[in-house]
Amino acid sequence: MELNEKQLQIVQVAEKLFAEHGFAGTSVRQIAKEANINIAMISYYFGSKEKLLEHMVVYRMSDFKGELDTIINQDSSFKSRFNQIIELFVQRIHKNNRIYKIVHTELSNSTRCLTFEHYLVQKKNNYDALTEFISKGQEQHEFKKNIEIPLIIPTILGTYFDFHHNQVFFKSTYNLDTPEAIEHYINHSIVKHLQTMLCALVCLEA
Amino acid sequence: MELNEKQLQIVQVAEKLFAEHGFAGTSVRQIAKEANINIAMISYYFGSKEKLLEHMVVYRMSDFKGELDTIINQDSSFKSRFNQIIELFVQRIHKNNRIYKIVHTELSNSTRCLTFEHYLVQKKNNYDALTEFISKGQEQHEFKKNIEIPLIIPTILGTYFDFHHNQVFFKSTYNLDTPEAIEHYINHSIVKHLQTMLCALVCLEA
DNA sequence: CAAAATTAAACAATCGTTTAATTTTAAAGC
DNA sequence: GCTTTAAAATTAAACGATTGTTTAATTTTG
Repeated sequence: MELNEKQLQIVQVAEKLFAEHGFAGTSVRQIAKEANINIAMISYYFGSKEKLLEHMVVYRMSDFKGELDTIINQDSSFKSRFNQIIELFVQRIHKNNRIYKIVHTELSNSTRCLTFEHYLVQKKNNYDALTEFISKGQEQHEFKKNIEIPLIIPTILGTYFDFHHNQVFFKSTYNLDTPEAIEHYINHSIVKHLQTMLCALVCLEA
Repeated sequence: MELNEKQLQIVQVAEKLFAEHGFAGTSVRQIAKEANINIAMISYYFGSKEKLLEHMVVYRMSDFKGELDTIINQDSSFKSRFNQIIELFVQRIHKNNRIYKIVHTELSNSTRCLTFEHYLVQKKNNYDALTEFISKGQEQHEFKKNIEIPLIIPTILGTYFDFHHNQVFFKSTYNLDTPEAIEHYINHSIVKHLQTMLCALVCLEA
C-alpha cells in the first residue's frame, strides 16, 4: 500500500474526522476543507468515500504479527512474555486508536458491506499466535487450564476502549485533566491493571 | 418519562436503527418507514431527530442503582456479592446493549453537543456504589488493596462490548452460529471469565 | 506537448424540518 | 343520543441545505 504525499494528507485528515464524527457523520467536503484540497480529489485518488476508508484500513493495519512473534520467541519466562504481550497490545491499540475505533464502529454496523477482510485476517493471526503461546504454557505447567483464551484479547482491547470512549467521564471523575495525565494513566495504570488481572487468571505460580 | 403508544413505537424502531447504522447513518425517513408512521410525526412528537435520541436515552436508562444496592445490602460474603455484581452488570448491559452502544458511540464523538447528563449521572452512581463496596471489603480484609477500582467496570463493559462488536469474527472463528449459542456464551462463558479474573484481582482468599 | 493534477460548477439524490390541509378524536352543549 | 366544535393526530407536499459524485475546462508537470 503506497500512498503519495497528497493521498497521505487526505487519509490522515479523514482518519481524524471519521474517528471523531463517524464515517456517516463526516462529509467529503469537511475532509477536503481540512486537508486543503479540492473535493474532486477524493474521487480522483480513491474512487469514492467508501474506498477511501478501505485504503485507510489497509494502509494503517501494518504488521502487528511481527512484533508479537518477537516477544513470543524471546528466551524468558512465560509470565514475563505474557506481561510484555499485554503491554504491546495496549501500546499498539493506543498508538493506532483512531483506525481501530473506526473499524470497530463500522464493523458492528450490520448493513455496511465494506470489506474489512484485511482487519479480520490480521485479527485471526493475533488470536492464533496468542492461543498457541498460552497452550504451550499450559503444556509446560506454567499456565492454568480451563481458561477462556478467546476472551483475553477482548478484555485487553475492551478495557482500553471503554476507558477511551468514556474519557469525558473519567476526566471529570478522576482528575485526569491533562493529556499527559491520560497518557500516563494508560501506559501505567491500565497496563498494570490488565497485567495483574490477566496474570492472576492464567499464571499458576503465586 | 411517559411515552404514548405511537411514541414508543418510534423510539423502539429508532433505537434499533441507531444501534445498527449509527445516529448519523440513520435517516428520519428510514425510521418513519420502518415504524409505519409519517415523517412529520417525529418532529411532531419529539421536536427533532436529536431530541428523539435524548428522549430515548432518558426512557431507557431506568434505575440500575436499585438492583445494585439490593445485591450490595445482601447478607452474604463479599466474594459472593462481588460475583453477583459482575453477573448483574453483564446481564444489564446485554439486555440494553442497543442503547448503551448508541450512547457510547455518540458520547465519544467530541463535537456532538447532546446532553448525556442522565447517562453520566447514573454512571457516576454506579462507580460510587462499587467503590464503597470494594472499600468496605478492603477494610474488613476480604479484598486486596492497591487495586485500580475505576478500571473494574471498564473491564466488564469493555470485554462484553468488544465481543459484541466483533461478533462477525467470533461467529466464524469459534462456532457460535446460532443466537442461542451466543446467548449461552454471554451468560456463562463471559460471566465466568470475568468473575474468575476479577475475583483473582480483588479477592484475598485462595 | 501529452499526461497528470487541480479546479469550479453542476449533477441528481437525500437530508431534517416545516407547512398547510385533512382526518380523527373526544368532550361539551342541547 | 345526536350534533357541535375545538383540539389532537395524521397526511402529502414542499422547503432549503447538504450529500457523494461527475463533468469539462484549466493548470501544472515532466
